[in-house]
Amino acid sequence: MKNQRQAKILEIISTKNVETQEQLLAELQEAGFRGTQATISRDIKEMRIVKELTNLGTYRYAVSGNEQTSTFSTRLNTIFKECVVRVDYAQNIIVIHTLPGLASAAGAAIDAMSMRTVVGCLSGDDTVIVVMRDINAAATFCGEIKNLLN
Amino acid sequence: MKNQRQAKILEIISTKNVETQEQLLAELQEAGFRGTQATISRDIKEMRIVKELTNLGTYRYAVSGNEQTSTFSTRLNTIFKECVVRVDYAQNIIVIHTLPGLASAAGAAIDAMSMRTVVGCLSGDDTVIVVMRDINAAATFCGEIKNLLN
DNA sequence: GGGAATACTGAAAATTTATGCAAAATATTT
DNA sequence: AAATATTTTGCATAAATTTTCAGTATTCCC
Repeated sequence: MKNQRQAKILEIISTKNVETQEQLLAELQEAGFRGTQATISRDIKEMRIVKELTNLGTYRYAVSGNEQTSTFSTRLNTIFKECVVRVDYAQNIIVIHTLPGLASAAGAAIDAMSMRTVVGCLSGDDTVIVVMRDINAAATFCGEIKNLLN
Repeated sequence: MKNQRQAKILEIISTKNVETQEQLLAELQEAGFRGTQATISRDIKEMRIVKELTNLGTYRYAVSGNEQTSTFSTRLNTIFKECVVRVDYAQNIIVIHTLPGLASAAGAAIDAMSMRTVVGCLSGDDTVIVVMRDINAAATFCGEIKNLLN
C-alpha cells in the first residue's frame, strides 16, 4: 500500500503543480487512496521530495534535483520496482509496462536517475517509452532494469 | 543590506547544517546581522533555497540543484515578461502573442519553467501555442501568466 | 528637495509541516 | 496458529514556515 501510494505521489507531483501537502492529499484521495497529512509528510521525507519555488513565484513539490540526494535513492528504486510489470526494447527504444495508472511514476523515477544515455521518456497510462541515445545504450539499460526487477 | 545578508546566508548554509530558519537567524545574528525569521523566509524563497533530507535523516537547507531554478532560467523569465503581448486560452490550449520574432524566446522560457501541467508548446514568429494537460490547468496557468505580466 | 513609486522589514496571524505516542496493520518466528 | 517483532498509520499537537498588514526606508524622476 505504501509503495503504491508513494508511486502515485510521484506521478501526481510530476503532472500537477502541488503547492501543499493538503493538496497532495486531496489528489491522492481522488485517486482512491486514503490517508492523512501526517502520512504524506512522512512520505515526502522518505522520498526526499522538496518544496521549491517556481518561476511564477509559487511553491511546488518536486523530486530533489540535488546530485547528492537524487542518485536514484533506494526509495525511488523500490517504487520503480513495484510498478514495473515488463520491459523490452527494440533499436534505441525501451518500452516499459507498468501497473495501470503508474506509468508516470515510473517515468519520473527514470528522469530522476538522470542517466546520460537517456534522451527522454514519455509516459502514458501503463506504458513508458524511453528514447535512448543508441542501440547499445538501450540494450544495456534494459538489462540493468531487468536486473533490478528480479 | 539585503544582498549582504543573502550572501551570508549562502555562506552559512554551505558550511553548516542548518535545520530551521530560527537556526539560520541565530547564525546570522552571530555574524552581526539583524533581522527576523520572517525576513529569512523571504530570503529563502527569493534565493530558491530548499529544505532537503540529509542522509542522516535530518533536514537541512540547501541551494537548489534543480535545473529550472538556475539563474539562467530566471533571466529567461525576465525576457519572457518583456516579450509577451497578450495571453488567452480556449479549452486546454493557451495562445501567447509576443513581439514580432520573439515567440521562440517565450516558448523557450516556458519550457525552462518545466511546469508539470504543460504538455508542450510550439512557437511561430509572434505566437506560441501551449498545450496543457487539461482545461483547468489552462485556466490556472493562463491566469498565472497574466499575473506575472501585471 | 519634494513627491511618488518601489523595496524592505517586523510583528502577529494564518497556514503548513513535523512528530510523539498509541493503536492498528503487517511480517516473522516458533 | 499463536506469539512476537516490526512497520505503518491516525490523532493531536508542537513546531516551523508563509503571508498579511502596516510602517519605514530607499530609489527615482522632475
